[in-house]
Amino acid sequence: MAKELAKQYDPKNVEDRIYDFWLNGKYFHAKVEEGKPTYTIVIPPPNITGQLHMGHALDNTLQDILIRWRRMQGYDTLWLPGTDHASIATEAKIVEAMKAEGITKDDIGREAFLERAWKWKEQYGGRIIQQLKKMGSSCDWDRERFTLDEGCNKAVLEVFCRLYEKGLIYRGERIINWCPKCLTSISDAEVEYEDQAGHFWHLRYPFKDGSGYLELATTRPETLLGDTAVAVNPEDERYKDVIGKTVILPIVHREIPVVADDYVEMDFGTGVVKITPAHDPNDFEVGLRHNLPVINVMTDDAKITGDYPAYAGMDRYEARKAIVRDLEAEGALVRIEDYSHNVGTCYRCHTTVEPRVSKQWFVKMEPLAKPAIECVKSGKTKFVPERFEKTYFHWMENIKDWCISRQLWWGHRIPAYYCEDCGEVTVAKTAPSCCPKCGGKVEQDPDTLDTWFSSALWPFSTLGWPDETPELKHYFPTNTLVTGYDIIFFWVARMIFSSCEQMGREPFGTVFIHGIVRDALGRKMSKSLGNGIDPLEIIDKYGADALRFTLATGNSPGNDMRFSDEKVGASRNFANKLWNASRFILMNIGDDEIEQTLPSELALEDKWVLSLYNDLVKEVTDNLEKFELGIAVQKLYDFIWDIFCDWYIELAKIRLQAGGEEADNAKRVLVYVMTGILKLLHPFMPFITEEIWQTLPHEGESIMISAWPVYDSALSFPKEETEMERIMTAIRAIRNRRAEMNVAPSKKAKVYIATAYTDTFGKAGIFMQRLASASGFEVGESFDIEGSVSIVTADAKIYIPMGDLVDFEAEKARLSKELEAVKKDLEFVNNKLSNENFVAKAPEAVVNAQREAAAKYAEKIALLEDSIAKLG
RNA sequence: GGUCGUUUAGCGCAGCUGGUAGCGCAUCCGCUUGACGUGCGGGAGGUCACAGGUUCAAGUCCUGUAACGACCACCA
Repeated sequence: MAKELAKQYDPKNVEDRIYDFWLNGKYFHAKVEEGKPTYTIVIPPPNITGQLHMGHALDNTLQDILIRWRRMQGYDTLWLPGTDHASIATEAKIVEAMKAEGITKDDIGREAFLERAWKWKEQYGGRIIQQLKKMGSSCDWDRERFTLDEGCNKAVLEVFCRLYEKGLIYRGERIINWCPKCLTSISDAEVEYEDQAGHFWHLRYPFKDGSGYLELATTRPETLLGDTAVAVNPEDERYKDVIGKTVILPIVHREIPVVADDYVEMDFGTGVVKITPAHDPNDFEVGLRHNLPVINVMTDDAKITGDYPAYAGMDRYEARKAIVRDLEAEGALVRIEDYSHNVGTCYRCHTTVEPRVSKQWFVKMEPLAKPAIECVKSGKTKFVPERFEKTYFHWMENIKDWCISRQLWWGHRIPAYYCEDCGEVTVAKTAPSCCPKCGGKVEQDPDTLDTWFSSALWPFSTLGWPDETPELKHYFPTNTLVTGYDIIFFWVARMIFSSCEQMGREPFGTVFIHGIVRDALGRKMSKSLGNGIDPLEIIDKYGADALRFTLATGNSPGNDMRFSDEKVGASRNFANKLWNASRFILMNIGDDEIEQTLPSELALEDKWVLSLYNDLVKEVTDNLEKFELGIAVQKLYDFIWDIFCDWYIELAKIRLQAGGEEADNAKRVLVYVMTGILKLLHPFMPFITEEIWQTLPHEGESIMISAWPVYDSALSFPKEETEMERIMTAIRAIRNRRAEMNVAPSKKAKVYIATAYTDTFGKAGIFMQRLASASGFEVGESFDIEGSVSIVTADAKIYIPMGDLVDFEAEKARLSKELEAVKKDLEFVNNKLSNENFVAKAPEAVVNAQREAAAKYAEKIALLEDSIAKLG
C-alpha cells in the first residue's frame, strides 16, 4: 500500500475494501483448533423481516468488540451468525403482500404459501446480513445458520419429542391469549399491557325468584353473552344469603347460579363479579372450580358467533355498543363510569388480545425452571450487570406453562400425528405411515411452534446438536451472550432452561445486558414516531468506525443511551485525529527503514509515554474483562488525544527535526506506541486501525490477527513519569500566564526556572522553547530578577522577564489572589492533619500524602510572598 | 400494588474496591505553532435531587423522601 495518506480520513475509500480483505484472508473463520482455549458468542439472530436498526448496531458493535479482542488475545474465537424465521412477523408480511394481489392463505393452500415464504426468505433474508457486514462484524459467515434450516429443524424435533416423552410437553384445552388480527395464540410473554381509557358499566342481574337483583360492574359488557355465573366472596356478609340462588342474565335471559369464590375481592366495586369462563383467564379458573359451562361467544377474528343472532357477525366493539343499548332498554344498566385499565395487546400488531379457550400445546415449566434458577444462583451463568439476575429470578419463579403452538404455517410444524379413526396421538420425529395403535390414517397437527422455541436452542442447535459434532464439543458452552434487557424473558431465560435440560449445563457463562438506544431527546426510537435513525445513513455520513465508537462510548452496561448526530461527529473527529497522527508519523519516516523495536537509548519523554502506554494496556484489558467497554474506550480516547497527540508528538518533533540518531529513536518510539494504540483500538474501530496499521511498518497480514498488547514491567518508568509531570505543570503554568496576559505565541520571552529539581528541569529547556514560547532558558536554585512575571508551581518558581508587558500592579494583585487561594488549600490540609482521629485512623499513605501536600503549599506560599515583596 | 433503575457544569454522560469532582458538545478569550481548523493553547461554569445515618473522611456505603422512567402483577 502507498505510504501517502489523505489529509482527512475518508471511510468510504477504506471500509468495503478492508472488509473484503478480511473476508479473503478468512480471518473470521474459526478453525476448531484442539487444545486452544475458545471464546464463543452466538449472535442474537435478527429477524429475516428486519432491517438493521440502532439496536442491532449497538448489540453487534459490543459483540464484535469482545470477539475481536479475544481473537487478538489468541483464543480460538467463534462468532456464530444467523437469522430467525420470525414466524408471526414474516407470515404477516407475506399475507400482506398477498393481500395486495388479492389472494389469501386459504386460496393458495399451505404448500404454495410455504413456497412463497421461502422465496421471500431467499430474497430478503440476506439483507440484514449484508447490513451487519457494513458494521464491520467479524462473524464466521461460513457457519451462518437459520432457525428454520435443516439442522435447527432437527434439533427442534428432537427437543419436542424428548420433552413430550418426559411429560414436559402436553396438549390441553386452556384459556390462552388470542390475537384476532394475527389469528393465532400467543404466549403470556408476547402480551404487552397498555393503559387504556375505558368505562365501567354497572349492571343489574335480577334474581329468578323476583327478590331483587345483584349489582355488578364490568369493563367488557359484550362478554355478558358468555356469562355462566355470578360470583361473590364466601366471607362477604352482605351476600351470605344469595349464594346458591339463581339470577337471570339480562338480554340473554339465561339462568345462571351465584357461586362463592375467594377470587372475588370484597372491597372492590360491589363485591359481585360476573363470570365468563370462555373470555377471561380468572373467570376460567373460577369456572373450573365450580364446574361452570364454558360458552364461547366469539369467532377467531373477535366477532360474535351465530349463537346470538341479534349480534352475530358484529365486531366485539360494535357488539359492545349494541349490547349496552339493549341493556339500557331492558333497564339493566345502572350507570356508566369512566375507567382506565390495563389491556393486553399483541406485541406484534398491538391488537387487543382476546382471551380464548382452545386446544393448544404447552411446555410444563416448573420442572424446567428449577435447574435454570440454580444455574444462575450457582454462578455458572452470570448477568452483567448483576441486577438483572433479580428480574430473571422473579420471572422464573413465577413462571406459568408456556403455550408453544401457533396457528401459523411459517415455522416448525408440530410433530404430532392424530389418528383419524381412533384419535390416538403419536409424537415422532418422522411421520408415521399409519396409526401405531389401530393402523388407521394419521394427520399431522396443522400448527407450528412459537418462534422462540427454536431460538431457545440456538446456542447448541447452531453447533450441530443433536449430533456430536467437533464444533459442539469444542465451542459449547458458549462464553458470552450479548443482548438487550427487553429480551431476557423471550429468549435468554428460555435458552437457559433449554440448555440445562438438553445439554445438562449452562448455555453461556455471561449474559452481557445493554440498554436500548434512544433518540437525542431520550425517546424510544419507533416507526410510529418516525424518530428512528438509520445506522446505514450514519455509516454513509461518518463511517462505521465513528458509529461503533459512539455506541461504545458512554455505554454503561444495562443502561439506555441517547444517540445524536453530534456525538457521531465527535467520534468522526477522533478518527480523523488518529488518522493525522499516523500521517505525521509516516511523513517523518518517509522511505526510511524503521526497526520495529524500541531503541536502547530512551529519552525522558520516551520513557514517560511508554510508561503511560504500558499502564493503558493493563487498564484497557482489565476494563474489557469486566465488560466496562465504555470506560475502556474513554481511556483510549484520552490517551491518544491528550497524551500521545497533544504532548508526545509535539515533544517528538524536537528530535525529528534535529535528525540523526535522535530522530531515528523518536521514530521508533512513535511507531511502537502508535502500533500499540492501533491494536488496543482495533476492536472498537476496526477499519481505520487496519488501514493505518497496513501503512506503518508491520509484521503479519492483518492487525486483526496480531497479538493483543500485554503489560511489560520493563516499560514501567515511575521516575520519568514524575519528572515529566513536573515539567508539564511548569509548561501549562507558563501558557496559562501568557494567555491571561494576551501574549501571542509568536512573542517569545526568556524563561528562568528556580527549583530544587535542577536535574529534572535541566532536561526541559528545549521543551520550554517548543511548548512554552521560550526564547531562552536557564535553570538554577534561585534567581534574583527584577521586573518579571513570576509564576509559582508546586515544584518551581518561574520568571519571565517581559519588560514593558509587565503591569506591576496587576501582577501584584494576581499574585496576592493566588496567595490567598493557596493559603486556603493549606488550611484545608492542616485542618485534616490537626485532626487526631484522621492521623490515627486513616491509612499511613493517605496521611503522608496530606503532609507532603502541606509542605508543598507552605513552600509555594513562601515563594509567592517573596515575589510580592519584590514587586515592592 | 411489587421490583428495579435514574437524579453530578447549559445539554448529553463518566466517576471501579469511600481520600479536597471529570469527559464530550455548547459557550468565552487567543492562535496561519509545516499531522490534523474534523485543529492548537487557555478560561468560565457544579452546596454531586432532598433529609438523616455510618466513618477520621461520602458523589461514592446504609435508611428514608421526592421527581422521572422501566419491568412485573388476576382487582372484575
